[in-house]
Amino acid sequence: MNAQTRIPVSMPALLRAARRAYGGAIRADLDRAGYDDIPRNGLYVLGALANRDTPLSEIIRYLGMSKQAAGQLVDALVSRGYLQREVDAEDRRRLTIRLSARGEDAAILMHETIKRVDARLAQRVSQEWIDHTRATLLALSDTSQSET
Amino acid sequence: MNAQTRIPVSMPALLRAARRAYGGAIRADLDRAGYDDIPRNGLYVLGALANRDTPLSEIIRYLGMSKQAAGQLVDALVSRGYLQREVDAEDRRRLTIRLSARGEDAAILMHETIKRVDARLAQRVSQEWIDHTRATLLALSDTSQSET
DNA sequence: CGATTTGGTAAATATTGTTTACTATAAGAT
DNA sequence: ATCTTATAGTAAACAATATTTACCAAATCG
Repeated sequence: MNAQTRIPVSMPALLRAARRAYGGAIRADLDRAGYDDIPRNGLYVLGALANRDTPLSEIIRYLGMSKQAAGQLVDALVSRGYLQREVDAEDRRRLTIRLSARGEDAAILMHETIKRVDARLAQRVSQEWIDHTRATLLALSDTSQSET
Repeated sequence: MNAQTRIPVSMPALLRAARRAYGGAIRADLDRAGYDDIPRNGLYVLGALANRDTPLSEIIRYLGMSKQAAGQLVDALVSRGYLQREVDAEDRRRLTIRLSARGEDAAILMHETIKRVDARLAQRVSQEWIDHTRATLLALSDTSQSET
């Protein structure tokens, strides 16, 4: 038993690597299908919308970035045809976002890729452990919200 | 049982949120202690080095970014006093990186913060589940490597 | 020894995000 | 009714970071 029996890998590093595993696969599939102009956090926006009208403010909170950055991100997704944006009739300050047809196609493809990666993971790790993982990650993101 | 009984949150989104929980806590602590000039991925570099000499090429592979970007990142960390860099005596193309005193201090503080977040997580989720999470994340990052 | 590979740099550019304002609408309190 | 304050978002300049394209020098291989 020598000194470096075990290098402790930190949670953040594991989380980063795991997220990149999904990210890389998703990017590759979307690029191949012609959806090659989605900005970095755009994938999370597409994933969050799922054919329901969504206020921009919700996206801002969800992404956890400045409202300007979120606005720019949505701008880009609108001008590239992934999103539609319209003014709320009841409160004319408010913007409502929804997926366009192209956006929905990309979102569907993305979820298929995620499923594929999930399936490959399930070959290496029991479904039970994956469930524990989801619960743990959920607990982590909860605590960070309560810090605000 | 109505139509939206369960909104399935994707793994990538969970991973992002969880990573941000750590990231936010780490940033806050480091900023408060005066280590407020560490670039985005710099934290991963500091975390990976742990007082051993490390070839730059290893960092490049570890970060999974272009070697130019990794080089710039290390440049910034050197000029801000977190790293030292020297030419390898045996292979004079190769650069060897190591933590400076300041870099080690920051790394220690970062690991303390991580431990604190880990501990808080352990109050909400069993240690067993956390172990399962680590194993699952490890499996995920492995599969992505084999794709290369 | 010449060709190729490996490890890295340089400079221009593109992409993202924050900062510091600012506008318009809405909601409450006189 | 209008004055004040809060909410939702925009605009423009800037800062930080990553990629692209092109290199160079040292090592290795034939």
